[in-house]
Amino acid sequence: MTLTELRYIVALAQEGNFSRAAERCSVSQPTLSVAIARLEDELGVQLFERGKGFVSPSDVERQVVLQAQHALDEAEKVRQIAQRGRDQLEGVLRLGIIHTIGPYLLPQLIHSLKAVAPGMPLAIEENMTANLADMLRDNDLDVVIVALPFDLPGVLTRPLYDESFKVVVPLGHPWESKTAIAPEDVAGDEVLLLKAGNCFRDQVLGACPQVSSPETDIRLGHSIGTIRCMVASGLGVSVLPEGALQHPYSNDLIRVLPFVEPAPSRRIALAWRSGFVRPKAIEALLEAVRRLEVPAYRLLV
Amino acid sequence: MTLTELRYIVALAQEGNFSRAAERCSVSQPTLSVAIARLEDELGVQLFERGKGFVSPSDVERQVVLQAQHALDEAEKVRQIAQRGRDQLEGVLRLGIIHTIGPYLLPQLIHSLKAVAPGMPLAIEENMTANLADMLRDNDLDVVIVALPFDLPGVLTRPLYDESFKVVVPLGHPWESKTAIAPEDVAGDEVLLLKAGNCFRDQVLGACPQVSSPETDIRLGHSIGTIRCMVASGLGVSVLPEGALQHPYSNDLIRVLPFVEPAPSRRIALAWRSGFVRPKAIEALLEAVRRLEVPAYRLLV
DNA sequence: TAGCTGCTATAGTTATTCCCTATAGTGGCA
DNA sequence: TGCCACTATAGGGAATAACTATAGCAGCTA
Repeated sequence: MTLTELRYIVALAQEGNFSRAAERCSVSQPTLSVAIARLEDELGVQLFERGKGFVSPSDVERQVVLQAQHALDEAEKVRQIAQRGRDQLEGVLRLGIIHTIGPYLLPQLIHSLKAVAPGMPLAIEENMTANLADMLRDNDLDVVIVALPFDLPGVLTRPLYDESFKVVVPLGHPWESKTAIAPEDVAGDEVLLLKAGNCFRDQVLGACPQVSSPETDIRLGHSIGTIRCMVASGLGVSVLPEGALQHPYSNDLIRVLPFVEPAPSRRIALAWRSGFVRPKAIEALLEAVRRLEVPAYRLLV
Repeated sequence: MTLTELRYIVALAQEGNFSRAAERCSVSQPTLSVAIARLEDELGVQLFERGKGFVSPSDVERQVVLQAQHALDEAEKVRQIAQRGRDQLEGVLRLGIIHTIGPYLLPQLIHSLKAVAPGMPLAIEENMTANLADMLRDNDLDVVIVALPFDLPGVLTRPLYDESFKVVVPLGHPWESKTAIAPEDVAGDEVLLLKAGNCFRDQVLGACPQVSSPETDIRLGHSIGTIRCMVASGLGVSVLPEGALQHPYSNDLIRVLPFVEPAPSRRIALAWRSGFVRPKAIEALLEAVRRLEVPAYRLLV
C-alpha cells in the first residue's frame, strides 16, 4: 500500500471513472487501472465495481475510501508541519545559561533577539556549567551560554565577549579610596565566594591566587545577588563579573573597584552541537549579541 | 513522500541510530540513509542531527515524526477496514423487494439467512419494481427480489421459485364449491386489483384477460393485505399469489381456490449488478432460499 | 444484428526507482 | 596515530511503475 495508491482510490471514488480519475492524477488510465487492481489484491477486497458509467463504492468500500482520505490528510499534515519548521527562526530555542550571566545578560539579550528573530522565543535553563554540558549533549538544550573553556566532543563554541572582574567592597572599607586593586591583594577569608560548582567561583580562585577557599564556610553565596547583599552588609569583600554590576542593579551600598590592568576577566561564549539542525538560529543569537546596547562588554562577535 | 519514508523516520526517531533503524525496517543502512536524506530534501527541513551516538529529534522534528506516526496509523486503518470487508458475508446487504413478496417471504428468508450468513443483516427496501430497478442501477441497493421479466443492462438475474396464483372469494360466494377456476372466468369489475404500478396487478391482468382495469376505481387495494380484507368484506373476488396465502396468514374469512392447471404463475428471481463486489453474498442468499421450509414454493435453485 | 461508442483490462516496452554491496569520509577516543 | 562507530556516497542490478497500443466487453443505435 502506497500513498499514491490511496490517492488513486480516492480520485476514482470521486470521479467514478477510471479515465477521468487517471487524468486527475496525471497518469494514464492503464497505470491507474493496474494500481487499483494491485491495491485491491493486496487488501483482498474488491473496492470498485467495474462496468457501465458508474463506479460508486458501497459499504466497506466507501469506508476504505474515507479512511484512505484520512491517511492522505495526515500525510499532508506532515508536510505542513515540516513547512512550518523550514524557517529555522520559528519555534522555541532552548537556551542554557550559567547563573552568573543569566540574570544580567538575558533581559537585554531577549529584547535584542526579539528584533532579530521575533518568532523564536527562548526557553531558558539556568544552571551550572557541568549540568548545561550534560543537557546540551543529551539534546535537552539547543544552545548554551557559558564561560570558556568549554570543551565537549561534538560541540562548537563561539566567543561572545570578555567580561572583566571587579572588586566590590562595602562602603567605608579601607580600599574605598584606591583606584585599582591588584589580584594578589584580594586575599584572606574575608573574601566572599560562590558555592562550589559555580564556574565563576573557580574563575575567581584562578584570578586571585591568595584567596583561601575553605570547603565549608558561611561566607559562600548562593548567587551573585546574595554576594552583593553580603558585601553591602559588611560581611566581607568579593570579586564579581562586571555584567552583574551594570544598570539597573543598584550599587549604592557597595563600592565597585577595578583591578589593575590587565584586569582578570573571563570569556563568555555560545556553544552548540556541531550537528544542530538550526544553524540560522545560532546566527540570530550572535546577531542579537552584536546588537546589545551594553558598551561595557568587549564584544567579540 | 511515501509511507515507507514515514516508516523510516519513525524508526530512526525511536532507535536514534541509522543502522539499528535500518535493521528494524529490514533494509540496509545506506538505503535508510538515502531515504531520510531524500525526505528531508523534499520537506526542506533537516529532521535529524547526524553524529555521535544519539540522533534525537527536537521541536519541529519531533512533531513531524509524531505526525508521521499518525499518518502511518491511518494508513494501517485502511488495511484493517479492508480486512473487515474481506469476508463478503460480513456487513449489511441492501435488499430490495416488491410489496407483494416482502411481507410473505422475508420473515422466513431472514430466518434462513441467519443460519447461512449470521454476520450479514439485511437492510430492506420494499418498493415497486420500477423503483427497485432504479435503486439497483444507482447502487442504492445491492440486490433485489422481483418477478421476472426483469431486464436491465448490466444486471444479472437468477430464478428463485415459481409462485402460483390463486383465486380468493368471500365465504358464501357461488364459486365456493368449485374445485378449480379457469382464468377466463375471472372477469368483470367485481375483481379487486392492486393499484397501478404494482407488478402483480399487471401479472393478474396478463393471466386473466377478461378482467377489466378501470384506471380509477375504489376496487383498488394498496396491498395484498388490503385486498384480502376487501374480499373478506364481500367487496369482490381477487387473484393473489400463493405466497400471500400461506401460514401464518388466516384464511378463515375467505375461500382460496386454485386455478385449473396449468395455473397462472409468476417467476420470482434475485437480481444484482453483474459487477457487484460481493458475489458470495448472492450465493448466501441463494442458499438461504434453498433452505426455506416452505413446501408450497416450487424452488428453482 | 452489425457497427459504434465508452469503458476497463492486458501486453509489451521503457524509464524510473529502489535497494544492495562496497567503500569513503568523519569525529571521538585510546 | 590508529581504531572504532557511525553516516554518506558510488555503482550496479533488480524490481517496479510508467507509458503506448490494443484487446475485450457491454450498451446503444441504425
